[in-house]
Parts: sequence; structure tokens; C-alpha cells
Amino acid sequence: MTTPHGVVETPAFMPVGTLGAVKGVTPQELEAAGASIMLSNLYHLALRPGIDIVERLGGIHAFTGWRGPILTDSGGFQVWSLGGLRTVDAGGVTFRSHLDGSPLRFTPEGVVRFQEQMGVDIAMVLDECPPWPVEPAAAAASWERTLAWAGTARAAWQGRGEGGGLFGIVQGSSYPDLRRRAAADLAALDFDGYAIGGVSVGEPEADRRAVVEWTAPELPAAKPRYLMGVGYPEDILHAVRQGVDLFDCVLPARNARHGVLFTRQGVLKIKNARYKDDRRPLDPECGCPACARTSRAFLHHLMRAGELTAPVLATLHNLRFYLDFMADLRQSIQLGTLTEMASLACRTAGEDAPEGPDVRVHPVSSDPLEQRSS
RNA sequence: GGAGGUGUGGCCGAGUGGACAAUGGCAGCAGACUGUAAAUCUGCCGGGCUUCGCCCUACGGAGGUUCGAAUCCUCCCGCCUCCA
Repeated sequence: MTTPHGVVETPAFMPVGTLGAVKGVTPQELEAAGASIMLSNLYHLALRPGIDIVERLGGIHAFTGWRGPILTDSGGFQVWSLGGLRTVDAGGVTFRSHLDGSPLRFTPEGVVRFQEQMGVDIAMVLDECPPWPVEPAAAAASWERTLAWAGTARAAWQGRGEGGGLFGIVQGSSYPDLRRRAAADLAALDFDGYAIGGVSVGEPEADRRAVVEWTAPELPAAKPRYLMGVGYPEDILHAVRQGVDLFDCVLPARNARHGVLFTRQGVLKIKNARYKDDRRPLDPECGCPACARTSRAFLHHLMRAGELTAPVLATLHNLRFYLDFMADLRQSIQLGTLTEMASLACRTAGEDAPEGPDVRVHPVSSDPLEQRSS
């Protein structure tokens, strides 16, 4: 996928930097972890610091220091997540700021303009992300409105023709006919990419997978297909098999902050007492900075102590895990072995007594030059 | 020596006659988290059992008053403050 700030190999995972940064991680670290594109959020940036500030400071790339492509979510997810703080009408959404209660009006054309002002690589249309479950009639009515907004947004978008562009968002809840119709409706508007929205709002896993199976094949194969807010590695693998190219999810970052690590041995809750004297790296097969020197016991200690370094290390690890996983998926596609790729175990790791290699901190030479050359 | 205060579950700390196995917080043990109002939230946290309930043992110790005591009285022990 080509964007003004670079090419993105797909399928790709976009780490979530809601406020312009992935929590606890510098742009350099994000780059080093292998991220090729970052997601940010219009609603949150509009509230603070304000779009005008971002624009005046040279746009979102200069402001945040992230040099790669940036996709911004429109605020459509906040229609769901801030359900008690907004009203939706035919013309758009009025939020009451979750920070100070002040009103904030989002219209489909305004949202396009905001994202253009910030200079994002990929802008998302304003959509209405309905709750789950929702009645069929309400889901259909909601889709009609989102479709109308999509048309308005499409007309307002002044593409620069350098890649990236404006993505439409399919809704339709858990209703196959509505989902398929929505995909066709949206495809007719000729967006630069298409997203599947309305998932990861509390629906059962089976529903989520069904939605992907109904929707992804209906979206133009030549354009990027993006499954919003998903998910666990298993969900991503499933969706990639359905032809989805882009993902974003707060899970690796949030779970890291909460002490839950993704590893090739399964999910590891590092705060659990069983890890207090576990000398092994977080994931012996991982090449992230945390795994290079941090034992499970040490991260366990840092987490419990509330040390700031703990969520940072955990986030670096989880992001690396996700990004490595995407690299594996891309390789499998090239090799034609995607269908053989097993889903990752989600069981808890570490039931057994510590075994396998301990973390090795290599002795550091006293000669700085030698250190550098090594 | 005199006067006053205080002692509560691992820790801190509420509770001054029944609604008390005892509010909170911390620590501890688990769980959740999916386009981030999340470094957050939830459950458990004296013991036992047939665990939406019952039975033991418990608010420094012993005794007493009372239908009923962490709460009132007496004595004892520990700690704190002030005065000699």
C-alpha cells in the first residue's frame, strides 16, 4: 500500500497512538519494533491540543515525530465508546468533551477537512459505530445515515493523488444482508480503501468472524481492506485469510500496561506470583529490546512495584510480537503457506517449572569503541 | 510518682450497646481488557462446611453488667504524651 509517507507492506498492523503517540513508546522505538504505519485519532487530537495547533506546528508528522504513514480514525468509534456523551443527527455528531464537557461538532465534511489540515496519509470517513446488539431496523437506519455521510465525505475530500487517501467504513452490525449491501453501497463511492467497522464492540467472536466473512469478499480486492479495532492474533489470522490487509488494536499496548504479554508460548500474565523467580526471558524466541535483557522475574518485580519502565518494556515486547506476527503472515502469503499457519495458542504460559534458557546479559566491555563495533 | 491518651483482621485505619466476621486504603490471590474517557476495571481476601446459607474463633488479657459487648464497668499488660 502506497502512501505519501511511504510504502506499507500488507497485511499490516497499525499500533494505536490515540493522542499522537503509542503510550509509553517513542517514535524511534516504534520504528525499531518494525511498525510501518501508526494510527491516531481525530476526536482526541481535536479536543487536545486542537487541530489548529497540529496544523500550525507543521502537521501531524512534524508534531508527533512519526515519519511513517499515519491513519487517523474519524471519531466514529467514539460515537460508540462515548455513547453517553454525544448526540447523533442527520448532519453529524455533537460530542460533549470527556475532558471538560464542552461541545464539539463533527460533520462528515468537517472531519475530512480536519484530517486534511493535519496532513494525515489516510483519513477515515465519519461513521456511526452502533452498539451491539442492535435491532435490524436500527442497524439499517444507522447504515443509511453513515452511507449518506460517506457520500458527503467523498465529495469533500480533495485527494492529492500520492497514495493513501480517504477510506470508507462498512457498518451493518451482525446482519449479513445489510453488511453485503453496505459493502456494495460503499464500493460504488470509489474510496481509496475500505474498512470494516462496527466490530470489537462486545460482540461474540463468532459474530465478529462472520461479519468479516460476509464483508471482506464484497470489498474491492484492488483496494486496501481494513478491519477496524481487531484484534487478537487469531482474529487477525482469520481476517487475513478473508483478504483483509490492515488492522489496528489497542490490545497489545493496553494489555502490556496491564501486565499481559503475548508470547510464542502463549499469553503470560507477568504479575502472577508464579513468575516471581522465573529467570527466562519474556519470550525466548523474541528479539525485542525487553527480551534481550529482561527476565520474567524482573518484569514481574517492576510491574508490581509500579515502576514506569515496566509498562514500557511490556509494550515494546507486545508490539514487537504483533509486528513479527504480521511479518510471518506476509511471508506465509509469499510462500503460499498461509492456510497452514496455525493460530497462536492463547493458553497461559509458564505452568511448568522454569526451564529453557535464562536471560543472558552479556558482559560489557570496558572499551567503548569495542562495544560500539560489536 | 502524677495526669491524660491509646491498643481492631498481614499493615495502616473506621467503628462508642444490637443492622459486625467488623467501613476504607494498602499489601496479597486471581480475572477482564479488541477503530484507548483504561499505568484501568472487577472478584476474592479469619477458619470450616452441604458456600445466594450455616457453624466456629475473633477487636491487648482476664473477669463483670446486659436478652445482646469491638463498643459499658473492674483489674492486669503494652505503647504514647505531658507534669514532677
